[in-house]
Amino acid sequence: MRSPEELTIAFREAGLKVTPQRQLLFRLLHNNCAHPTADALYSVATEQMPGISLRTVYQTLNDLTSMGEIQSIDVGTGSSRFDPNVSDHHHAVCDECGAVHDVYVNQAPEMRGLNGFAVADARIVYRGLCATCSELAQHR
Amino acid sequence: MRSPEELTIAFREAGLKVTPQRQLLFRLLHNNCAHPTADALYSVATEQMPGISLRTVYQTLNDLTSMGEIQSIDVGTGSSRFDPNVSDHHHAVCDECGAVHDVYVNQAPEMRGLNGFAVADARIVYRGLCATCSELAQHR
DNA sequence: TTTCTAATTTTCAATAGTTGCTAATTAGCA
DNA sequence: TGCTAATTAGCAACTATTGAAAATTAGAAA
Ligand SMILES: [Mn+2]
Ligand SMILES: [Mn+2]
Ligand SMILES: [Zn+2]
Ligand SMILES: [Zn+2]
Repeated sequence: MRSPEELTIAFREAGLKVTPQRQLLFRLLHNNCAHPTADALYSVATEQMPGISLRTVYQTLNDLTSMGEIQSIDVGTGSSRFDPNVSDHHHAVCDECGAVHDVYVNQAPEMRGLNGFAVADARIVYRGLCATCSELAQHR
Repeated sequence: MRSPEELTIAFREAGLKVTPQRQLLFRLLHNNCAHPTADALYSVATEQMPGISLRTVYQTLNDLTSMGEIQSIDVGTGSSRFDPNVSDHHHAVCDECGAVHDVYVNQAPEMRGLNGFAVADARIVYRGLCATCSELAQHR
């Protein structure tokens, strides 16, 4: 996603208002590689702006998603996660600590066994143990 | 998953009872490649057994899943889907009609950009238009 | 065949995640 | 400074799923 400053301009140009709530979320999402849930963002946002509503967090995330500034991903952890990295990439989820990491692949794997399906997109979710957690597992 | 007959034996051997509700679900799931949701199975089950409860459907699906007879998959369509095909395969979801198809890949793609992550499993979800829907799209 | 009991089913309440609705508030322009 | 359309907050509603407990029943034992 673009920087908070650039988003401010883009929002105004689109006839959208730049509220303190939105600016806060712009900042919380920028360069955020944690793939946070709406609720996780709400928790952090509340520290800096007590009274912000979860509804506003969802609304802003949905707005940013439909503008293509962020993407919503589902890695099977129950709730949607939001990702300011909209480049073509995939995810690795740690079964132990739940961390979600960005990963890249050389080429999208060719699929077999289905004729005539027009592929628009391929998403890979790797599951396993992250470096930290598999390190800890070794020591036991 | 195994056949309804084999499951009947396996359940009894495990000290589990073989109820009409379970037998019905064994039949509805056997060779079912539709990747149905719990609710979809409940609808079909209700036709043959009015009064069966959705709770029982969920319960039986969870039991079969923990026994490894079926798998629960999440392709981002909101609810879990259940799959009697427990072989190593992936899925293609049609954005138009929502159909979920089995697909296979030659080799799981090597992931880059993350050191020390111990991969236990890789799942690919392809999205796009199925043969039927892309056919229809052509004719317009 | 009848009895017994642990397993199962049903019912309904509860939960998590998310969206719909609307009154109150406010950003940004005139 | 005032105006108004956009936004927010609050809360109800909704979907998917599970928890809890009373009622029922499969299957073994008598
Ligand atoms: Mn990512
Ligand atoms: Mn499948
Ligand atoms: Zn971890
Ligand atoms: Zn289709």
